[in-house]
Amino acid sequence: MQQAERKQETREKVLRAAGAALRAHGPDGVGIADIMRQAGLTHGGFYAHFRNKDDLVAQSLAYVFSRQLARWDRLDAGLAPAAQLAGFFERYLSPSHRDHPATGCPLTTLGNDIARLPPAVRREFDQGMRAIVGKLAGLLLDGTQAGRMACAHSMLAEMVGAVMLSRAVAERALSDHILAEARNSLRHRAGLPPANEEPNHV
Amino acid sequence: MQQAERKQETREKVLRAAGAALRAHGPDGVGIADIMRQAGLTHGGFYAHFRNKDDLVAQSLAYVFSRQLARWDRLDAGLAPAAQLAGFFERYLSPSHRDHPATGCPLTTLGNDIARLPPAVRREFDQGMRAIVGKLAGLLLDGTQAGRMACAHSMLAEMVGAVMLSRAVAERALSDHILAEARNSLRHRAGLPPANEEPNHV
DNA sequence: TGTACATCAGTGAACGCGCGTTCACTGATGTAC
DNA sequence: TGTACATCAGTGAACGCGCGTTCACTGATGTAC
Repeated sequence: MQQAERKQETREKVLRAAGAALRAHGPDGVGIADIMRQAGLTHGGFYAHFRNKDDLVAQSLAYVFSRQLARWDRLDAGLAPAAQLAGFFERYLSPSHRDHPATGCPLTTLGNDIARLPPAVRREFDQGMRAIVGKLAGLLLDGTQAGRMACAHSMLAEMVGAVMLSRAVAERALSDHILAEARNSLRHRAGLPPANEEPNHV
Repeated sequence: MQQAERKQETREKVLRAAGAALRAHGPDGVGIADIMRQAGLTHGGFYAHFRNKDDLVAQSLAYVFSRQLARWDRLDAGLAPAAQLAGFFERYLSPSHRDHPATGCPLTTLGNDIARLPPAVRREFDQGMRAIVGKLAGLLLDGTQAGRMACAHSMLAEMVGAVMLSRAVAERALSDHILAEARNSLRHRAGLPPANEEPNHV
């Protein structure tokens, strides 16, 4: 059944395009026609793949989370937990992550918008968040299982908040400062040695 | 000049309606006509008060921040710094704040949307954030001025992130858990004694 | 192997709708003499 | 004090536009005999 395969490929092309556009401009900021065009198709074909726009958002969210987690696993392969943690903080709280929402973590980019969408979409968000918290908790060494989960929730909140604020703020120096402080704070909370960065002039 | 006074009153009615609607549904989720209707007016009159929709968002943001800061000052009057801090965490990270975005802190409710708006709007966001960080830093007792500011940034990021995640998540228990962990973590980081809450069953 | 038919992913025109913005107007208020 | 005029906040109809969704269609692929 080659036809089914080809349909699946098309579906993934749409999901990829949607993943980027949704993160860059939010669900209300992109149209179905835009997304289909970026996938090399016309808008009418959309409904052969998705029930409606909310369905696309939900499926795209699941797709983006799974790709992100797979990518992290690849980056972390063979590293000690402490190195994985340090890399995770460094990447998540980098100016590069801030400057490229289209390829960034959906928790930060879409958190706000998701809260206003129907439960079917929000449940996908839960799953993604649980997976990320689980991964983070698994890297923490000290404490009970419950304690590590609690700490992971708190740390993830700080990461998500810092990236969101750093994106909203207009002044670059303030934005950089927010990220730098979050990096310091998280390394400290996780028991990692302070990173040797150039001093901060803000 | 009574006429100017009355115009100012109308303007404030619009700003109040806009403040609630924007926080509840985001800038893309409300129309000018909706807001004017909630202010008891017709949509045509809008342009006697604001240049365009972005102008309204910017002015509404400034208005909401100033009202919020004034309210906090009222609530904190006469309290010791530690009590002010504890109250701040308690209020910000309460289920009630989560459940009422229309009257909540714009940092959480609008952070995501603001990042996609023009600089004029984002500069208002900067100002509000700086004011809140300054207030928070002023309540911290230990450390240098720079250290307290750094800590305040990091703490605010956690607060903002926790409320945003708690709003996006579909499952209630998970949502409550996120808030509770942030409360614990922040009290601990600020050197406050642990709150005596009922144990958490998540 | 060849032919006739069925399937269905994708096309593109069309729909109804709500949006931001414009504009001619009205009528209450304020000013000039 | 009274009258004529100017101002302008607010009205409501209208605009052009882009959106999500529908639908009749087409043409390549797969199946039946």
